[in-house]
Amino acid sequence: MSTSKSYHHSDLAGQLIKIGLDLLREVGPADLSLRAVARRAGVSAMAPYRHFADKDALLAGIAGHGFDLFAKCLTDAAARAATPAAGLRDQGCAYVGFAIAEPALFRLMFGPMISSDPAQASLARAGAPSFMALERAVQAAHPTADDAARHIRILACWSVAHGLACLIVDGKIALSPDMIAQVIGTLS
Amino acid sequence: MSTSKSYHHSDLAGQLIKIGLDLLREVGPADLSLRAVARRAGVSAMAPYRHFADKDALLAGIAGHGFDLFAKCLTDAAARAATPAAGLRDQGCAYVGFAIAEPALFRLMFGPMISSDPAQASLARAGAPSFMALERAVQAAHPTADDAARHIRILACWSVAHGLACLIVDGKIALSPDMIAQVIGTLS
DNA sequence: TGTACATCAGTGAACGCGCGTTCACTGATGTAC
DNA sequence: TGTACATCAGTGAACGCGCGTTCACTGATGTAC
Repeated sequence: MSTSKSYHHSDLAGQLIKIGLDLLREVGPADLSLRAVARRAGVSAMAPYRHFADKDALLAGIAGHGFDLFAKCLTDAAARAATPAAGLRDQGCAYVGFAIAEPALFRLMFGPMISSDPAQASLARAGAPSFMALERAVQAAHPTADDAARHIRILACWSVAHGLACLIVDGKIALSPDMIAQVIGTLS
Repeated sequence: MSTSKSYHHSDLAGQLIKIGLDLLREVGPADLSLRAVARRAGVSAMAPYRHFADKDALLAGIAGHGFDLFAKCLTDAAARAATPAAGLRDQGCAYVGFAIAEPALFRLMFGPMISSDPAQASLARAGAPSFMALERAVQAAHPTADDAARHIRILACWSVAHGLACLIVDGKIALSPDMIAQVIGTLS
């Protein structure tokens, strides 16, 4: 584990994901290129291919990292709240807040930019913990509901939060945090 | 108004929008190119520039046509229902149904593909009637609510429908029409 | 009714661009004996 | 402890691609006199 600037990188894969995320924030998902990521990493255009099968694999890596942040964000929001009902509501607000804070990343995670089959599969795996955080929050807030009703409720909560997030991120509406909480609260 | 195949098109602008929509359905918003639209219209790559300032303007034209169809779809759904409450619910289902039937068009209408200022402005104008159809349906179903409460309700209804539509279109979940109706119904 | 001419709506060749990816390669590293 | 050699992790030049857009142009149309 040397710290010298050797020919070999110690963790190019991790660096590329980190730099890719920075670049994604600057230019958006549509204009993010493999070459630009390599360029900023100070490495040849071909170097990323040592660590990622293709561009989609790098994108899936970035999105996967995004889902890690996202799951933590959702879990923390629910945990901080005083009651399960407040936890569910706060989690919804956190969902929308994440999208507003990270619009490009949010689009990459949920949008159609990642298309190859293996990349999509790894993306689905990365998204599971976030979905489970949502499931837990609904379960805690509605412990007596039967499975079918709870399933509907989960989807409804997810939909309001996701819809609000998309509409805001895509510039269709602009809402204050207070308004967001009220809209999210409609379902609680 | 001759029908001869003359040098001059009678309505190239309309043709380009129609063909652009076809092509959009086939290849998706990311891969839709001006040249491909011109090619299929049997016209040179430069011809569209007689009718549209640039690619974004054509995209806005296509999306605008999409919003016409969308507004009609929403209005009809609400009008067909027996009661205002059913109208609101059916309209939500129609919203999601439209997205499922026209995923590429839906993405173009609501996504970030159209970026230039003038194109975005024309897009916003084209979207107004659809939003108004939603407002009317909520107003009919909740006539006694005060303005603030109604505003929240409109946003909530919009969000559930939009979120569900996005999640389905982007392949995050797959739902039967019956399940969709149940999720939409959570808010009615 | 005929003609001159402005305008309209196309053509077709060419431009520069950055991209993802291929290829053959080379320098650095670690391990077996 | 030294050395041979496999493997790993990069380089750098080159490819073909289709794109949006520019440019100068030409054929068709319609209108004023």
